[in-house]
Amino acid sequence: MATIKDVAAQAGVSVASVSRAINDPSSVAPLTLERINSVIRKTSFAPNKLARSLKVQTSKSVAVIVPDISNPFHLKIIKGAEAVLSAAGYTLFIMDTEENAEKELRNLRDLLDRQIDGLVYIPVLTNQRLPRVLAEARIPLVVVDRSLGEDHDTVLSDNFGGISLLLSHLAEKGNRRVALIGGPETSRLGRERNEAYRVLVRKYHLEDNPHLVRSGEFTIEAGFRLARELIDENLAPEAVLATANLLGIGALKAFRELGFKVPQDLELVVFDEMGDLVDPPITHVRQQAYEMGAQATRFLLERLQGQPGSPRTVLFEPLLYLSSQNKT
Amino acid sequence: MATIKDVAAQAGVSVASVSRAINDPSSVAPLTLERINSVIRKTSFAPNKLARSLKVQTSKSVAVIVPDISNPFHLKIIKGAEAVLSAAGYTLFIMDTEENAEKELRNLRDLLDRQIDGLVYIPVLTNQRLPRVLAEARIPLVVVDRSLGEDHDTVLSDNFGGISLLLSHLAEKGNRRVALIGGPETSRLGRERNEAYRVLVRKYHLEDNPHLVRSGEFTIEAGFRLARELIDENLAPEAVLATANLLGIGALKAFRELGFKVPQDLELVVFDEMGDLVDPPITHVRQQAYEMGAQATRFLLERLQGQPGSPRTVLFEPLLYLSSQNKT
DNA sequence: ATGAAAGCGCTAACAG
DNA sequence: CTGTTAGCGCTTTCAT
Repeated sequence: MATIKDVAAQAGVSVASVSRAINDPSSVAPLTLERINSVIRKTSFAPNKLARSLKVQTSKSVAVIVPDISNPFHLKIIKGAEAVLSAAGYTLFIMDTEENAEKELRNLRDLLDRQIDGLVYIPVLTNQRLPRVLAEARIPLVVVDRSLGEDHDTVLSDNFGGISLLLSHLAEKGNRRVALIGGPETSRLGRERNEAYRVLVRKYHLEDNPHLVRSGEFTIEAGFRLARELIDENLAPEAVLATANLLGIGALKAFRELGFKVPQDLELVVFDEMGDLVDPPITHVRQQAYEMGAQATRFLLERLQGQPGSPRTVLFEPLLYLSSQNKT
Repeated sequence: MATIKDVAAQAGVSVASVSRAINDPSSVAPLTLERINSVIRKTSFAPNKLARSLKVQTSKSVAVIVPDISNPFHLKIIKGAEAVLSAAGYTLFIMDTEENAEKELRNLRDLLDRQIDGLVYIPVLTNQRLPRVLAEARIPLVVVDRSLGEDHDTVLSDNFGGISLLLSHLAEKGNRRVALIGGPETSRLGRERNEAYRVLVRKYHLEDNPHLVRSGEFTIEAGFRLARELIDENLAPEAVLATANLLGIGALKAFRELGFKVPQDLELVVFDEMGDLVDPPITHVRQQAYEMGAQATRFLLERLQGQPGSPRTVLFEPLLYLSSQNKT
């Protein structure tokens, strides 16, 4: 690889001039500039960003770290982030922690050691507060989807609002016995949605029955198992609310296996989308993932540009998508 | 951020000793080591990888650059790469080119300027050969899924074999009139699969009719449009083969909209998986994506360790997944 | 407008 | 075993 030194030598100027030619062309005489540029072209010289970053103490890069890159929700957050970031001339590094706290930590360390300027951060579930490394690093970051408290810029979905859309839809259609397949009470996200269900069941005058409430991990398996439980125990719900797409997928599989037609025999509504090939489509709320990623990144860029101010939190409203076909 | 200098000062030693304590602990006296480590802990010092990389001329990082991160096939390649890479102590940077050649070029430049050591490369469709920047960079790379010629380590799916599995399955079930919804003839991948269809139609004694052959972009829209064409023109195929998941998705949507029950009225088989929520499931072949990503990365690591030898190409056999429910 | 020189944080001879 | 020093490739005063 050619270095700035090589270019300088071949152009018969000092390295300083080459550097200027690249970073502030107007500050070098037209003729010298021409000579330098021609050498740059000839050698396909490209400045070593490591060296540059080391010198200027900023890498013009940010990372987005997500728990599960195969989750369409996270994916769209990434896409949103990527869009505003590349427009701002930053490079985006994507890291997948696979819902694994250890791996998250390793990734964080690595990113920080590589001197990223900022971070769009979707924490692994188990973390209830900012990892120590991150706190010490003191780089701008914005937390997305899973809150870590009021100390950081945060972009969230309105979970309560989302559950409300789903339940009010079911209530309007005349359902009274609506079961919940929820996430873990130990995670903030799981608890928040479950709690919303509990509160809203009353508001919409649905049957308030603890046996209708099931919770487990945010996995397909848990969704499958909890759905079976509901049926096996003869609880005969008219409708089921799953608070995450993985839970919904598992539940749908279980119902189908048990011979229930969804939604004819049993209506299923889901928080998050399940893919548009499910036929007939499932009523669900969709988080504004792309927009959330974009907004988070805008916040981040502001901080990177030195904008001060206390941490902000913004809530995005999930959007309701009705299945065209209704329960008969 | 603390630097190695700070640590040295606080521990009352030279920076060299600190460096040794980190990179070759056995080479420093136990007592000094203890003293240094304690300071490191106290200050949560972490070596600046930019500086280290600049010095040692290797960044211990590789990138995987994919055309579409929301494609499950690409996603699994990433996961496979990630697994073997992190085991080898490398950091993986994921870049999404969004099937956009310009964006790919920008990403490549950026990655190279950041001194990545190697690359797992799934080229954007339109590229028929290695981009100039990459060729000049002379870093180890392995091409996946879309061949760029015999000059590089390459990991591919056996497209011919995959199509063969699908067509022989249809033939065995007694279908004779099998239409093709294929990708663009202008892309190597599209052409290869279409050509396989043409050859194999004869082998399996299926109807050899040019009107049954349609091709377009690898998009949902194209799949939808081509499927409609087949129906609108009264070609009455007994079965349809879509050569990519996006084409399959589009076709399935079209058939459903037109009132066809799949597979009862019309069987659809697809190259690549369409998600396991499609009900009833669609017969398809699945590429060994995870394994391909892993293998590609193993090749790459070998090259990074200096293993010489001429470029290798390995072909992975797609696997057939039968829908449980058969056409009646 | 241009060059010399210092330094970003680290590693690796080399000397002792 | 430890310290001194040069240098990775670049930017940026400070002179000229």
